[in-house]
Amino acid sequence: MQKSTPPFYRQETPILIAVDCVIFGYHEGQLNILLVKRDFEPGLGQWSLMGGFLKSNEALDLAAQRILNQLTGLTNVYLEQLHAYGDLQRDTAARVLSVAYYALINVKNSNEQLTQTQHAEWFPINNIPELIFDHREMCDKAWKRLQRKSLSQPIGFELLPTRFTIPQLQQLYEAIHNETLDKRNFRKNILLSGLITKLEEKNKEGSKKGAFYYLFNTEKYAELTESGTSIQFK
Amino acid sequence: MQKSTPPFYRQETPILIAVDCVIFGYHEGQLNILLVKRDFEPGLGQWSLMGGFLKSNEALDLAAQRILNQLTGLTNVYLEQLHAYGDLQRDTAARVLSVAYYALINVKNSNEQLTQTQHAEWFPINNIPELIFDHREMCDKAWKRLQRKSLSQPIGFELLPTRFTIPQLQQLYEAIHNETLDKRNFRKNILLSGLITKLEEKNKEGSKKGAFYYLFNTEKYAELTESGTSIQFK
DNA sequence: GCAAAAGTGTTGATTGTACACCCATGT
DNA sequence: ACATGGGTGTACAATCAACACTTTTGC
Repeated sequence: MQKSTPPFYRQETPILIAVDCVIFGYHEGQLNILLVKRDFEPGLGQWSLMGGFLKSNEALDLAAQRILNQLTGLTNVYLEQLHAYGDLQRDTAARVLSVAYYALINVKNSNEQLTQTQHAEWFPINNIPELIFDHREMCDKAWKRLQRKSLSQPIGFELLPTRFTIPQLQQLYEAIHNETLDKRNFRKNILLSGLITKLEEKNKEGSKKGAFYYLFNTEKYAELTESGTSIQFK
Repeated sequence: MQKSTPPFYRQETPILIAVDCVIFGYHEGQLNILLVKRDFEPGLGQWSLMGGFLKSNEALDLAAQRILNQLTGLTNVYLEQLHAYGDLQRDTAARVLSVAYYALINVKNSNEQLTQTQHAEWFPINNIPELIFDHREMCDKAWKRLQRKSLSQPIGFELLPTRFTIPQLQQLYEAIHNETLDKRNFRKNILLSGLITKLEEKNKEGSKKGAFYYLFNTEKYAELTESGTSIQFK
């Protein structure tokens, strides 16, 4: 499959391409990012995003999936390209261009064993340790993107289990936007949109009374996007 | 300055990186894109975006500026990264990852001689010819981005001369969003924001009565962004 | 004097925001 | 019985959207 450089591109210089993943997870009211302690040079022992190099016979998006899978064991995860970072000195060891992605995962589904063997740890988005290279910049950009996208697209649900309660959903949005929301208005909006479906069962973890479980309504969302109706979460 | 690959990266394969520019210009009520007729292989004779290869000693953003400058003679232009395209087969001749940028230029300032010697031509955004590789996808994404960004940031002004009239500005926004706007509401909003300053002189090109010239107010914009006030154009 | 574009305010509808009390249950 | 979080509705404010006539001037 691998193509050799054709005559008309012979003068050009190939460059190393990395892919780095900002992995978001949500635990108990807190929005977190998964970081790894590097066990290789350069930057051995420092915290960094999970990353790897793009292979010559590998599509870029698939490389991001591979890298995410290596750390979490997950497939079929929300994954979106963020930005390409191409400053000359960004990697202290060599010229490496990095394409950053961000992922939203449901923590319960991830493989804890894997993350442990890779020396990975969750950090609250408000309390990220010093990171290697320009990884901090990537995290900041990813958070901003998540904030913006979560207003108009239902990506928040990616961070929750299939069944969730309205208070849980609200807490998630509060964590994403780092602000408190009015529970009456929040409930009103989300229910009015028709995008969540009530179940009979209650979740009793959060309170004595218990809160009803809901499901995200994929069909309704497809219907709304097709009809071009714009949606306002939060 | 050029670094050799250090021992810990030796197993990795470098890849060719291209930079492609979606160049927007606005002429007489029409939003256009600047395309070049390729005079080299692959795709000789086909329309494509202006592009080039990233050099090993060149920062990514500067490569985009260089490529834009090669075609237009312009520097200090609004230029923003769009997306990295990394499918395996996107370039028919070799494995090339491309980072797309989009630029907003004031057509009057560009160097017509240069664009002519490069076999470049302006095409209305609604009537783009068949393009090489995935360049059409880049154009579509760039237009959507321009539409979104122009609502919350004053990037439309980049496409106009320093002095412009309100009807001109409205026409530009109509072209960007491909819809007609109410002139009373448009004028009201933009004046209320305080972001444009009226001049004494009139532009008589568009009508017998003539329309007053305005300037974009950079200080006011800085003030608003600093105070965190969100702005609604259009 | 008329065609052509510039300029100007008001009203009703919709949307967003603020706010306080009762309910169900486990201890 | 009380502490805890879940659930509910209303009123005011702000924003958005629709709409028609007068002004200026070159021909």
